[in-house]
Amino acid sequence: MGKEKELEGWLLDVYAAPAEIPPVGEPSLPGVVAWLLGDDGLRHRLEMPFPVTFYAAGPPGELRALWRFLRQGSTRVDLQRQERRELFSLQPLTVLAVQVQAPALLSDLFRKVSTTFPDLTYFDSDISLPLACAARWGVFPLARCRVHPGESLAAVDSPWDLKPPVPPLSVLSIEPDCDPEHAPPRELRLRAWTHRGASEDPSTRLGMYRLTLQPARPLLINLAAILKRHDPDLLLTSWGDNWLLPMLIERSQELGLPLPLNRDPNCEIAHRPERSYVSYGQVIYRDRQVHLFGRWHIDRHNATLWDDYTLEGVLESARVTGLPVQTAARTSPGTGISSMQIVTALRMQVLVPWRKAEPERFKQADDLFSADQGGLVYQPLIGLHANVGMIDFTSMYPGIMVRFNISPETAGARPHRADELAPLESQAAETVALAPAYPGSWQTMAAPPPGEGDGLVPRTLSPLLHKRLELKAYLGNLPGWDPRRDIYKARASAHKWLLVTCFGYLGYRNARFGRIEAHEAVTAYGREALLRAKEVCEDFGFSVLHMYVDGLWVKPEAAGEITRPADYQSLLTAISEHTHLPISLDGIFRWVAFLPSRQDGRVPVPNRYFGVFQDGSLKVRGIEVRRHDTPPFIARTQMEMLEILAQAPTVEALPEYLPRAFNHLQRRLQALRRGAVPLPDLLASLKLSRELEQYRTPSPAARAARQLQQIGKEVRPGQRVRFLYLRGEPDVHAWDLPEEPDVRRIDIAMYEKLMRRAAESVLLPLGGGKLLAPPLQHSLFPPRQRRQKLPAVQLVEKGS
DNA sequence: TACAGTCGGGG
DNA sequence: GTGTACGACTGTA
Repeated sequence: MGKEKELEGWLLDVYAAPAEIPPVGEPSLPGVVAWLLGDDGLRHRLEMPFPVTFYAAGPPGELRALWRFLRQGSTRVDLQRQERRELFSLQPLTVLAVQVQAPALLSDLFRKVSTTFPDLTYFDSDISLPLACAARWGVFPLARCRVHPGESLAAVDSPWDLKPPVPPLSVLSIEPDCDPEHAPPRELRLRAWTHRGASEDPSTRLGMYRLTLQPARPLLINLAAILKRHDPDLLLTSWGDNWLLPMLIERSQELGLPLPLNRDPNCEIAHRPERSYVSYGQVIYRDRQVHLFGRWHIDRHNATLWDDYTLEGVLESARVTGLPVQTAARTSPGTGISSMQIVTALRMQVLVPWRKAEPERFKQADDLFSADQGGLVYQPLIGLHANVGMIDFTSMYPGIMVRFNISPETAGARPHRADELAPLESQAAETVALAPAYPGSWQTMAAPPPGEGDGLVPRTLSPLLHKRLELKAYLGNLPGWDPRRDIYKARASAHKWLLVTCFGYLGYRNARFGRIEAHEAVTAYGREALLRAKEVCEDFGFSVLHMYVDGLWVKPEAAGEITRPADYQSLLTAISEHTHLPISLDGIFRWVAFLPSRQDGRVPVPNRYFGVFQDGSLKVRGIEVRRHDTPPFIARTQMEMLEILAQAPTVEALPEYLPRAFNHLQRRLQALRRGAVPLPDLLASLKLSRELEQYRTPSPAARAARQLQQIGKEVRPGQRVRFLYLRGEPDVHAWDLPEEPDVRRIDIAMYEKLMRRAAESVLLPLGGGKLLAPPLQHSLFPPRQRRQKLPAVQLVEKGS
């Protein structure tokens, strides 16, 4: 390679350069391909050497056999005996280091080695190339990079910078005119723009196009021209993974018309199959994926948390986790955390154990026992309460891990129990000099920078925790109208999710860096901290209405004295001093209602509540509007009722607002009976938990899925199925069937029942029960004949 | 009454 | 690309 000029720009992607098996002794081997969005405005494909190494440990004889095996193999390797550190042991380990020049050859070679020598222990053998680059070069997606082409790559910024320079990404979005699951689309709508860190900004719009899907030839020719013209860094699609790109690729092959979806002509487009897996008792469905090279493809509908944090959140996750943008967009935050731990381990020069794809393993009885020790939950005091402060620990579990240095290798062999107070105090005293905590004072979380004795997990989480707090603090200082708010909110949200999921990994028995003792230590500290907070609250003259893992709902006993956030400062300071964890006031509820169990009105259920903060904003948990299976019509009406109630300036004024909310409910019910509610608003959307054949008593969702199956549309476990409730047979209508549903058969009574339930959740706890008087219960399922004659308004008016 | 199926929650 | 919680609730047999 010749002497090329030094380049600067943003790193878009890295991946292994494709490699054929070269003859032994080949002088120059493919390494890694890096794509740079240069400051010159050009996109540079750079190839750089990147030798990769895996390690094997075991009995000397076995290692010697591996040595001979590799020497005779067709792949050129460099072999070395080395001493290296393992995470869980202080003694260095003697390993055989196996270095391969071309990273693309590693996985095949390793597969051969591990099947031939299954008894050896392997390390660093399944680390994805981008993570290896992140560890070695300090690079990450969108890092500002300085490059000496052909030699090296180095980041000049860090993922922890609060305000990184924003690259002018060129984006092409493609979406069909309708959901292809529901009906066959007729045309594609395309827009090209330059992404400058905000959601689509019309001022950066570069072009808009419409292409009809049939006939295919002009479609492909035009699309190819548009791709060439805009040369997007990001192809942002709707249903690109499961419909658009597979369809385009197929047409392009059928017609022999090339379609330059990839920017890198040396690579084949990568397809990943769909899959279903179980996580935390929930079945998760991941649709198939289409990954591009030299350019990103993101399918909005197959991107994790897209609705929550959009492109900004995806880019932020990629920056901090080191995962390629296309991967970060589609994986759970848990994968992100796991990746960060791997990079931390590599940087600590610690061997990363090979994670075998193990067959399913049954939980042992003792695991079940210990796993039950989770967060502390208190039953709330049922009913309506005025002037309630909600306080919660800031990122409690990650905060505990960082503050008390809890990590699989540092969490002691002895079990932690709730009654062991000593570790909490002594460790805290040794670890940090505590600053007083005030609401929103993020500095108190500032634990010391990672030091010699700090474990892998705290080292990984500490910068994440700090950046989230910095982001929140920065957001707090931006005025409400500032357009940058959306960007920083999305980034903060990405951090929130990464932090939330990191805890689960500590207890996961198959995790590379998991350990049940560490998991238990965290929950034990958490429970202890919450109990201490409760004591402090009571000492300060608050009664505790409810506690939930990391939050407390408290009511000052001295009425009228404690009503402003500032009145909570001394309480928060005291809790922080007693727990060594930062805590803040989420807000003060004008009023909040804790709901009882629906089965037994005397039994409280945790985390089913709604209330209005002093600024008029609502906080709602656990009720219908929060559930994904609630049809939009029901959810929206319930939310509108809540919004009406939230207008009550005081709890005393609430009774005046109940009839208004009730009237709104009636209007919506009338609309329902008139047939004035659009059908999509009546769609229930439920997740299938298993294969259709495995249902013994098919649920409505399973019956709807059966309809889809009969026309050849398979619904996989973890996928949602959308359907309408109908009267008669069949009693459901799957939305994605080709034929229209019979609107006369919409099961109005069913929707009334759902609506009534949702209305009860809102009205009953506020004393609105008399509005929903019992005679109605009979009218909910009247004989069909009678129902026609019933007046449009079935609910009883106020006062009757 | 039993049990099968489904969901939320974190922030 | 990880994870078979836990408990509430509903509908059906």
